[in-house]
Amino acid sequence: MARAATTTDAFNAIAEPRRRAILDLLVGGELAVGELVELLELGQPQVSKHLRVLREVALVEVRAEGRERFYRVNGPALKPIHDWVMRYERAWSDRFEALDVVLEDLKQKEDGDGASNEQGDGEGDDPER
Amino acid sequence: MARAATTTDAFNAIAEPRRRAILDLLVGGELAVGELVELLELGQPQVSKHLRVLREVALVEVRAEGRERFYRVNGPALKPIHDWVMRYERAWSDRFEALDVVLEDLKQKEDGDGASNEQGDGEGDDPER
DNA sequence: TTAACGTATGCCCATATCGGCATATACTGT
DNA sequence: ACAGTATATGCCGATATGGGCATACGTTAA
Repeated sequence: MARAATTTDAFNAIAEPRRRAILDLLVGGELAVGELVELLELGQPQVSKHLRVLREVALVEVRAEGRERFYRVNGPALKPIHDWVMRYERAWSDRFEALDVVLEDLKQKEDGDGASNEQGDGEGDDPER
Repeated sequence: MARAATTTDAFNAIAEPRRRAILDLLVGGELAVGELVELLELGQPQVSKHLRVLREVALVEVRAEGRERFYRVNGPALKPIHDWVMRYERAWSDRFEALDVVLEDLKQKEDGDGASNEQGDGEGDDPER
């Protein structure tokens, strides 16, 4: 097997920087392909191909008007990514780090009559070693 | 050119489902390679390779202990993804949609002294709190 | 109808991938 | 030193990629 297709899911689709660039332009409102071509520095066929990928994973939607096609972002398709990445928020947010400290404190006071020295390790679960 | 290297950035690294699976396991606390191999259904060399990719984009960090290597998540490396995806939150969040309605209202009242009755979409209740 | 415009598709190719397997490297215990 | 464990690396093959270019398709204007 090779790498998963870019059209597999939103994760694969947005791995390509130019596709993110397209979404970044589209977030301001819908644009026709030609406008995208001008804004990005890329050939029209390439832009069309990227748009196809984005369409296939539902990250964008199209509206035809005459011979032009206006593309717009379809936000909800990004939610899976949002949800996934949010599971890691505590890993970078100072807010959560502070919260962890507080929780740790409370826990110790609750548990700890005996208060045997605990290393600040994982939280709730009990990882072996 | 072909597709960008998986080690280009976090976006490319997490496009691979198994790498996300590894991170998902690691988020509970550090694990040795062997433990990952057991949990994932994948050969040890493959796991090591995925870990290498994750290491190269700083999504994980290693700690050697004897012949074992304990891997753990390095959250901040995910922040770029978080930041990027958050720019689109209004595109799926009801909360933001509601906010948009309010802002639209305010704008109309500001602009229009004359109170031109545009879309008088009845304010409607806002069950969302 | 014909020409021009806007967009999509097809073909080529160099490239990086991912899994499987064999093997190298590193550390530990006897 | 030697065997055994834990992990990393190298090579292979099948595959999909993304840009460049030509061209097909669909719509509008002359």
